[in-house]
Amino acid sequence: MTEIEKTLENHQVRPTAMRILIYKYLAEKKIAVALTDIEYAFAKAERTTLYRTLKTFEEKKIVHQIDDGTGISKYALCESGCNCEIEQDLHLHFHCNNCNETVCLTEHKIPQIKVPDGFVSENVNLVVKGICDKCSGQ
Amino acid sequence: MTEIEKTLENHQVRPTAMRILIYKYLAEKKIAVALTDIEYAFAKAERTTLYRTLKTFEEKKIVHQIDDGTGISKYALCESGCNCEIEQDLHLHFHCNNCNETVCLTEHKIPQIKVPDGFVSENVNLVVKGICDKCSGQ
DNA sequence: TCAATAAATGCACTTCTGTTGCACTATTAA
DNA sequence: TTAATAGTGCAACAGAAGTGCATTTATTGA
Ligand SMILES: [Mn+2]
Ligand SMILES: [Mn+2]
Ligand SMILES: [Zn+2]
Ligand SMILES: [Zn+2]
Repeated sequence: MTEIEKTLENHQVRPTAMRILIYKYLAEKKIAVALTDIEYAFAKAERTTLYRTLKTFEEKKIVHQIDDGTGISKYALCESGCNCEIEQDLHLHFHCNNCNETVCLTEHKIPQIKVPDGFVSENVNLVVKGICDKCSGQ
Repeated sequence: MTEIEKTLENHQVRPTAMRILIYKYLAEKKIAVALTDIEYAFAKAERTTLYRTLKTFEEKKIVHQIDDGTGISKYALCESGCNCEIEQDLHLHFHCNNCNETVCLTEHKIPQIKVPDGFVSENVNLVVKGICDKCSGQ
């Protein structure tokens, strides 16, 4: 059994051929991907299958969904060491206005945010937009 | 000429009947509104007109668009004193998981966010999700 | 004042993303 | 081997956003 198969099973996800392929795809990409990206990459596969695979992965904490403000949901593998099962990994996300790519900045945690009295914070989404390292020529 | 008409003209927006009504609606609502909300409120009006009014308001810095993670764009009037024309007013937004309403927390500015070397930050979106003051029973 | 021009609105469509229902197939466990 | 369960493929739908074009309304300046 491969590493990927083990990982999937550890998350109570049956390692079907399609799921292994999608996992591989996500692992190779260093950026967050949209459903459409996966559709392009696996032109032969059904969109619904890819969609439901992502949903299953999300539910089983294999990936996390990213709302980068483009209106299109992106997904990225959770860190191998993260404890998403227990609490959300509140790292920030960066969206490049030039190349349109979104990346997880897993090292950069979201600072504690104060909210007014009466408000209860359960979850924080922080997206920085600008120019990514590849596009800034650095 | 009313206050609203003056405000619109100050932003180079011709104060048509529809625009004045929409401005009033936005001013009375204390929460961020979606296009659909305005559609309900002005059932007789054309969606396209409402849509383009919001786009015009946004372009002319009368409202700012809010991405609260629901996938539906919300809009709220800019603060009268804000200088959106020059730089974005980086206050945070709160989305209530209970009543589904989104509010501007204009008093709560977004802290400076560090990004890795090579990345250039141009813009920050910070959304806190949880229970709002009305729903928390406080 | 009135015609020419520009701006705003109304209507009909389209695109894109996300989502669901249902039948069929493969896998698993009894 | 068979019944139950899980996964996949196909078709269709919903909602939001956006566009093209004709028509109406407002503005301008001859
Ligand atoms: Mn991430
Ligand atoms: Mn706001
Ligand atoms: Zn880039
Ligand atoms: Zn609430």
